[in-house]
Amino acid sequence: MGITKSAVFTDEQNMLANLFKALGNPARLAIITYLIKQESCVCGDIVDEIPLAQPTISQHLKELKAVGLIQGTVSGKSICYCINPAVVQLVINLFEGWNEQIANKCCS
Amino acid sequence: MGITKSAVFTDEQNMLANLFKALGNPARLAIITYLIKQESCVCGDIVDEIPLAQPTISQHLKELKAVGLIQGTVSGKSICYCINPAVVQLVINLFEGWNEQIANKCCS
DNA sequence: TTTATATATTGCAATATTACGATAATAAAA
DNA sequence: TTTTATTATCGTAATATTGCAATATATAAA
Repeated sequence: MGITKSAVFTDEQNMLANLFKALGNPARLAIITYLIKQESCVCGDIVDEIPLAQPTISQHLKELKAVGLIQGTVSGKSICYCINPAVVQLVINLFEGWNEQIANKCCS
Repeated sequence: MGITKSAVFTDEQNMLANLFKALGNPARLAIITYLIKQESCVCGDIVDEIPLAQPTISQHLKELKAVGLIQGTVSGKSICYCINPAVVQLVINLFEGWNEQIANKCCS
């Protein structure tokens, strides 16, 4: 249906699903990769780096902000974006937990 | 357009986007969580664990298999599924790399 | 205040995703 | 072979996502 039955899952499952959904697009991954490889926060030049129209980039940035992956602060005429380290750590913790549970099982 | 412009991104970005897209659904996260918390590979009872119809679960399993997150082997009348540890490790490595690059920046 | 620059919002068309009923395929058991 | 149990596929309806042009908003400079 294009409609996910969120109600039958836990809040945590829905929260994580939204986080991964935000990561599940090459444009948004490209934005994050670009933000990470820069020395500091990035002001304004994201649109020049990714071959998509400005409204499209703006929409992707909004989605990344909505799940807390990036933060944006106004700086003069432009807006500075950077990664939220806490969310990166959250994903690491999740997968490390999975990794430990996977160890010593049939497929390992 | 509902159509992602994959051609303008790298193969790696598209591959990772597909991986995260597969994780970006609470039903598929629930399947993975269930597979992980079991002692060994799971044969057949996934449909009983998640409140979605059998064809829906089957389709989600197919998508998880397509990105390599799970493996399925035939075992009699049913099929045994388990997590692919290599993909879990791949995500850990990606995020650990991000984490290192994020350190000592403005937002850290 | 007017102008220029940067980002956000709106509206829309094209396509993708989600879910399920019906049904097919597969494999063991009777 | 027929039956039973398990999983996969097909077809379809409802909804979501992606991308962009047009336009609005916001902020600083002139």
